[in-house]
Amino acid sequence: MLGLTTIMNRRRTKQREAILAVLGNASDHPTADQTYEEVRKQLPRISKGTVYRGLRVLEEDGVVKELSLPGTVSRFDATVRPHYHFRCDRCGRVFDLDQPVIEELDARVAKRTGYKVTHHELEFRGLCRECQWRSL
Amino acid sequence: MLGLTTIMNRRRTKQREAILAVLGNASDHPTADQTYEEVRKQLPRISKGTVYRGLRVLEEDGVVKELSLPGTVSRFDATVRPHYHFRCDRCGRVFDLDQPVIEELDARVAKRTGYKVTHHELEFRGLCRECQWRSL
DNA sequence: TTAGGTGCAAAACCTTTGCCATCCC
DNA sequence: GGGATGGCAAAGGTTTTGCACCTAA
Repeated sequence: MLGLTTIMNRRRTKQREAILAVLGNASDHPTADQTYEEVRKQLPRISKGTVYRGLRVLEEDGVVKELSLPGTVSRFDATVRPHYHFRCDRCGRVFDLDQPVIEELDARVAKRTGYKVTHHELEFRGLCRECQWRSL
Repeated sequence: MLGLTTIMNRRRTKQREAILAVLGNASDHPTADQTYEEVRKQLPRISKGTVYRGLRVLEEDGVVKELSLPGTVSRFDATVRPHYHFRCDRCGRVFDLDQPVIEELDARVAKRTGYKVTHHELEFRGLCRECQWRSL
């Protein structure tokens, strides 16, 4: 689960450049599929596989970031009361934190942006206790 | 995208109770599939569909919460510099915020938990400007 | 020349759905 | 009885992968 730095010579290709250009120009944050559709306007013969691979590569190189969470599975929580989480980047487990929720953040963002803010989700990342041993 | 409250008489069934029990006892936050495997120890004939439906129902009723993000598609961001996001619950778009990142949170959590905290992801939720009109 | 990349299609995954039998209220 | 559910299997949608053919370095 840890993003190990791959030792590999990356080649500069028009496909990956097109992907990066699309992401750079987009103000919202395109999904892989939206990126594919956009790139296709420049490179009609590009395939979905290439876009997915390209995004993955760009992310490994730190050029692009995947939002929210890696992987596609949802996780469920029986605790409904608002609280924050910690996700271990190695084992993937998610733990509850009893850190107090900072309510005033919502109002601050609302005032600055004009969005109606109902709540926020805060997730800390790193290594849990068990995985800290195993990691070195 | 907004969770409308469904008007429906919910029945109390052993399947849904088993699902809830599993979620209640788990300290990490099981995925739907992990929940299924766990429930199956009690109810070997339960189906995946029932677990998925059960989780959905429990979530609608506010008994259970789905973590992190609704939907399964990943979104990509060409801005690597740490920053927060706002996600509109109606149109699903994700916007960057220029709210300053609160660095000290990481250290605070690390001290309290013993986890090694590398960073955090903060996402505000609500309605964007456009969707506030449309919503009433 | 050659390791890394691309296209294409199939496979793998996760989640939702349709259908019909079943179970409660 | 009749609406709410469950089991099963098929369908849907997203992402990954195997493989033969390219191509940048």
